Amino acid sequence: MRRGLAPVMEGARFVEVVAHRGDLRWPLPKDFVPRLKGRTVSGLGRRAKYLLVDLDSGEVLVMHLGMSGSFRVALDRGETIAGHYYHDRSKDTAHDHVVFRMSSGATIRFNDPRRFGSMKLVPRAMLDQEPLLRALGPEPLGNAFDAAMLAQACHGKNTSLKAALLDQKVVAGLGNIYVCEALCRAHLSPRRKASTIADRHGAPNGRTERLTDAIKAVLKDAIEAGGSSLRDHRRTDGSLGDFPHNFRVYDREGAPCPTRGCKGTIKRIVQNGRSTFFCPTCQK
DNA sequence: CATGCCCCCTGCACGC
DNA sequence: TGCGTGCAGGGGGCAT
Repeated sequence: MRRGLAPVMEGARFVEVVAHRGDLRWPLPKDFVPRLKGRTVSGLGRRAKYLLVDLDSGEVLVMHLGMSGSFRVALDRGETIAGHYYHDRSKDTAHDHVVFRMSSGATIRFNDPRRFGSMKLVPRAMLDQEPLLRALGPEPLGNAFDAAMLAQACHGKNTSLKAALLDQKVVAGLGNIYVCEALCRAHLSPRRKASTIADRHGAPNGRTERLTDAIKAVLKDAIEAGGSSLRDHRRTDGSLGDFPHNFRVYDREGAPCPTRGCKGTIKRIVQNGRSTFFCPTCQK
């Protein structure tokens, strides 16, 4: 999503900001619009599942899509900008809660039926103290995230490996889909106790190596495919991401296990109230 | 401190 | 066709 928005946001100014309704996950501040309008975007970043829009006012717009949020981008004239193609044609404006018109010519609509998404303005200097970001673990695609780090983070964890990977303090930015997919690729059971993937004293080993590799690989593949779209998740051009075609286990209950040589069948279980999909035969 | 459960909200698939 | 039920990608807050 960050990659989709960057060409139309970076260096652009908020020409018009409309908040159709401010009761998202948290209420928008009442001066939300004036604090954004006229501001220029000096950079667009991301931390875990949060988009970070750097403003020339010294504030950062922190945005989260929640479960059902998406950004749709349409260009006032033409459909291409900086080599990126945008042709949002979606007509379902019913849940467009916030709309940005940028000086780049882009209209960006934040659409979120369930309103679990959020927007918040934080002074740049306070970002490292921001409660939403403070406790987040390492970025899974960063160099700091490796087998040693994962082994350490899972060391002594009494919960399931699935729950541990979903915990944003262990590693930041993995959701239900990508945890299931990474565990499948690493041939590790979601039911395994998290502390058992490392050695006794929290040292890395073949398993933690496999799992870090699997996490990085699944995220890279998903980003390249344009993300995972279920129902209302969209790319910025309004199209659906292609990654679901590459799901090996998620939402594939009853399907044959895709692992080469495995004769197992994908099973669905519930852990901590969330669906887990995995192959009990090859994921140990 | 660590863990698990409930809840926020809307839409959709399913069974009757 | 219409209605009730269960379930969905996240994560804060609270009870245990």
